Amino acid sequence: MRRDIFQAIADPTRRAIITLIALQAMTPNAIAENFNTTRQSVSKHLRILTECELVKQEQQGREIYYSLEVEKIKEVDQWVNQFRKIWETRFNQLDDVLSTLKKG
Amino acid sequence: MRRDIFQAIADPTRRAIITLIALQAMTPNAIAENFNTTRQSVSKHLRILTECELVKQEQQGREIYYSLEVEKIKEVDQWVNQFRKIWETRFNQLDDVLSTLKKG
DNA sequence: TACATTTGCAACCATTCGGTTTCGCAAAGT
DNA sequence: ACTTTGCGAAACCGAATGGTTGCAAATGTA
Repeated sequence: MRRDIFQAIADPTRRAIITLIALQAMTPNAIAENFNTTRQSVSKHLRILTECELVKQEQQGREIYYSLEVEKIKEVDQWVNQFRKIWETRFNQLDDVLSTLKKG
Repeated sequence: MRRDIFQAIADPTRRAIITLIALQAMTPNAIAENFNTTRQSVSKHLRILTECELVKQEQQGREIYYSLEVEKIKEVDQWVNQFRKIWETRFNQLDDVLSTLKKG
């Protein structure tokens, strides 16, 4: 069962979880309270997020705090980057057209 | 059947298609030749990509050329952006630690 | 010790997904 | 007129997905 980050962020609940724990670590119960679903369901999502290293866990007594491995999201950024060049080039071309119109 | 861009880019074949047609429009047959799959399968992927407006089509005779709507990828960039702030902040904090060590 | 809380995990289920096969239609070639 | 080519859509299939339920393990508390 190969997990990759793109599959992980495909699910809207998982994206919401990521946003939720981006700033502070939270327990599965606390996370589940923010959604219209069960703790077990959240637990499954956390497992997937952990498998692809988007999330790390820290045990404290009987509670487990989950937090975001924010650096991992850079992988998505890098993928987007190859297209950024394209849309910036097109913008520059538009810019050229506009300045040509201005001069003409 | 609600399509969103995150679900669209979750599939590796679809990401490959996106990269393939990023620079030049291609027909389904031409795209399929680049993969280990059938034209019909590619056609299904193209349908999904079109549904969420990642791809546009242009009919030329009996051929249909598909090309990337590169601006749409900005939506992913915007999602990543909320986390970019976090990892840049952490980098600055690390920077502070390093400069403090240097001074000390 | 006895009991409650927090959690992960396995089993199960309905739905969705990705792929193949088949079909029908329209455009182009002979 | 007939065949070939390029295409989308529908039917079908095995696998994966997301969710629920039930249970066991570990920790904290009376």
